Order: sequence, then structure tokens, then C-alpha cells
Amino acid sequence: MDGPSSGPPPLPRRLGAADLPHETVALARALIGKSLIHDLPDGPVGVRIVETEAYPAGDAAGHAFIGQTRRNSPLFHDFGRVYVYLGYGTSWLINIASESHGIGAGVLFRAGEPVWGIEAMMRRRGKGRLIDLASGPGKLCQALDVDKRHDGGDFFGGGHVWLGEAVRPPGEIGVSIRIGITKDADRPLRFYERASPFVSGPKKLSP
DNA sequence: CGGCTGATGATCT
DNA sequence: GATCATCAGCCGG
Repeated sequence: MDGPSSGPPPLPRRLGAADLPHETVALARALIGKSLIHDLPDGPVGVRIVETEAYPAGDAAGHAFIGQTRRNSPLFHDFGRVYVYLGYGTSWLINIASESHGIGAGVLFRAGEPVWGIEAMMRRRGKGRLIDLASGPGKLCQALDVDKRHDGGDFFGGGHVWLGEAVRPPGEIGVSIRIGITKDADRPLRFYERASPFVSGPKKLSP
């Protein structure tokens, strides 16, 4: 049979709103190493979060900067709301609302280390190697089967998309500028696990 | 690996 | 009609 360490770890305990900092930048950092899981009919798929970006209130790069609109309204609702939108007509991106009601801010989930349901995630991604399975916000959503259906949901409301404890503590956390933006582009608001091969972006940003 | 480009569609003015 | 919090594919080094 297989060796003693084969197979995914058991699913972690669900995190609640009280388990995480209610401040955008601190939240982005605290999420590194935690688990992001989607319960699907055929079983859970999930990753260990290795990269996030903070979009604080008043940040010109953030979707909330222009004020509340139909699309970005989840960012203005309670801490822990799910904000999913379509980027470039091709990719879904998932965020968590990171401040209290009325304040528009969020954290973007950018990359994950595949942990649960790896076979299912690879099928959803079509081709590609494990290293490319969730190494970017669009790839992450495709692997996890996250899309518009989840927009407006609640990470802490007992739903199918949820956050869990870390199955392994994060290593050293690096900080860099954010990827793919032009406004407020020099702010150090991207967080990533330095030792992880599963992060996105140019290597220069993840030394 | 870094750099470039086309595809693609919802959103907002 | 412009603007993207992207990706895959292709090219050169």
C-alpha cells in the first residue's frame, strides 16, 4: 500500500470572524498559511493560502475607491463578505471584505498551495502542472470552482466557501508592491510566503 | 525566465 | 467607449 504520509491532511477547523484581525493590512498578512476551501458535491477542494494583496479604504487601486456601486457593494458590507468579480472578461477573482459595514476595503486571494482535492482541481484547470494550479487569482478561482455564484456570500456564515485554520504554519512572510495595478502602485501591500514555489508574479517580486 | 500580446466581457459614465 | 486586481502562448536569451 501507500506510505504512511500519503493523502491530504484532515480538513481544518473553520475560522470565525473573531479569529482574524479586522483591519485590512493585518488581515492580508494573517491569511498567509490559512486554508481556503470550497465544499463541492464530490468532496472538498482547497488550498493553503500563500499570497494575498490588501486594498485598504481610500486606496486608489481598490475597487471601492470610486464609492459603492452594484459590483463592489460586498466590499462595503460586513467583515467577511465574499466579493467575486470577473477580471478582463476571462478570470474570476475572489476577495474578502476586510473592514466593518460602510467601509469599502478588501483582501484579494492571489495564490494557493494545492492541498485538498488536487485531482479535481487539476481536472478543472485542464492542463498544467501542480506548480501552476493556483499560482494567480484567476487560476485559484478556476481550480476552486469559484465564480459569480459566490459573490455576496459570507466566509463565516457556514457556507460552501470557507476559511480554515492553517494545516502548517507559514514560513517567513515577504512583502512587495502589488501586481497588475497602476494607481497607488508603490504601496507594499502584497504578502507572500517566501519559501513557497506556489506564488504568482515575476520572481523579482518574490525573492 | 522575462517580455510582449490578443482574447474577452462586465461595469460604469 | 474606455477600462481593467488576468491568462496562455509565443518569442528571444
